[in-house]
Amino acid sequence: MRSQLVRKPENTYHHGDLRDALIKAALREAEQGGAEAISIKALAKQLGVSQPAPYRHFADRDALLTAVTAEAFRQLSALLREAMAKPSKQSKLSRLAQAMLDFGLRRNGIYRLMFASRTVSCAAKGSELHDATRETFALVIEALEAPAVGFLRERQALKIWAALHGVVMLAEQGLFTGEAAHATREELVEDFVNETKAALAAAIKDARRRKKSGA
Amino acid sequence: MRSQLVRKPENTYHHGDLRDALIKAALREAEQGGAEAISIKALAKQLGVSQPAPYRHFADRDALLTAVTAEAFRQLSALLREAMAKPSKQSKLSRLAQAMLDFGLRRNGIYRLMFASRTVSCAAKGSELHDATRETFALVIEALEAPAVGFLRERQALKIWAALHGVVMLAEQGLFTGEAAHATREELVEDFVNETKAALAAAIKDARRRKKSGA
DNA sequence: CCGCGAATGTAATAGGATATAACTTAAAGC
DNA sequence: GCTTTAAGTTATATCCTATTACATTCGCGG
Repeated sequence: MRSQLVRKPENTYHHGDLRDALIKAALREAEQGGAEAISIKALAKQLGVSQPAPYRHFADRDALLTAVTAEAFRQLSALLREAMAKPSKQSKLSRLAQAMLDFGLRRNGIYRLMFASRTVSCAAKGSELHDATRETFALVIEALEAPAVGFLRERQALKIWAALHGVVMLAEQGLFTGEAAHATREELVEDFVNETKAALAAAIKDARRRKKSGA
Repeated sequence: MRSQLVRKPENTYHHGDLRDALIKAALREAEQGGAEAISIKALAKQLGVSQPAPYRHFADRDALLTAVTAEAFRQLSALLREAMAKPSKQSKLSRLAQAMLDFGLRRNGIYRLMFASRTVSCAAKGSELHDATRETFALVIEALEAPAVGFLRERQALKIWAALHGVVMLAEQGLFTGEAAHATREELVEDFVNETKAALAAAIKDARRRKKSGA
């Protein structure tokens, strides 16, 4: 998992794959300290190249952060996909939800990088980052295992995503200590999952009935 | 609302209330750009004092951010309290929820400062910031207008807070454009509010029944 | 196989931010 | 009124981003 930092070989002029190495190394830095922990200078030193070398691959720090965030979304997507594929007694949605929570807590620096900055909202349609986020969202929709009925499905996907996001953030902020500690994060997530399923089932039923009476 | 920046009077040596002025000015800076937009140096210049003067009041940048975050939570609490006090056809919870959404969107830089950094989780029990966040949470509990039944109330408060938080973050990230735009932020919030009410009512009923049969 | 252009890396440097140290001013208490 | 101390200043060290001008190597067409 933990990709070792690929230093430039001594006695060589070119690194070989500096762009990729920068993203990997930056991800590792962000793991603990979030976006603030990413320093171009420090990364260059780690990788054994001169300090301005990274600027050959990224216009500025923001551009690097954007690329890192996109990679993080792809890793999250991969994790979610894996969780959904794994056979289990639990529903797909439940597995996706718990996997999301797990990612958010284990890799909380990365998670903050992904959701807490405004990097994502600045991503233009069609950009690498934009595509990566849409794909993750598509997985949430898929996990609902519901037919496309109007916009109900997207709406429920948005809701469960928002709810999960909230639980992760509150958990990271230590809001589950004190009088609230009796509700574990996992329980709350499961609550939301069940509510989503119920709402979805009701909405679909309702839509079918309306369609029937209309026909 | 918008507190004008209180510059040090010319020809004077002391500012008078630099600590407070710094917090106010920092809040204004964060309004747009979040925590990153807060620069000790820039603030000092704005307030007409020398660049290291702020360090007389805050050990380092983090200490300033912590104080600013605490003030932001107090402002949020005030807003929520106001919304809850205002007579309306809607429920207290609904008014609180919509006020929270409004705050998160209007003052999104501040909101990110409050929830997206790890400042809050580092706040020690009993610290100014810790108290400020607990008070805001207390308002959420109050808005439920439910009797204290075990930990059910706290649990529902956590859930609605998480959900609201998620909606705000997704909204800020522009996740409500595209196919999902048909669900407005306000509608999603109202959904969560209704689900919370339903869950709360059911839980209370259930608790009473169990108590009765036990007695 | 060679030469040339594009890609990639380096050295030097400017500029901005945090933070500390040593010194100065004024306010507050006895 | 004198002293202690809180609050502010100047000077400076350190770190980081970013740019400019120069150096090296890769790869491709002739």
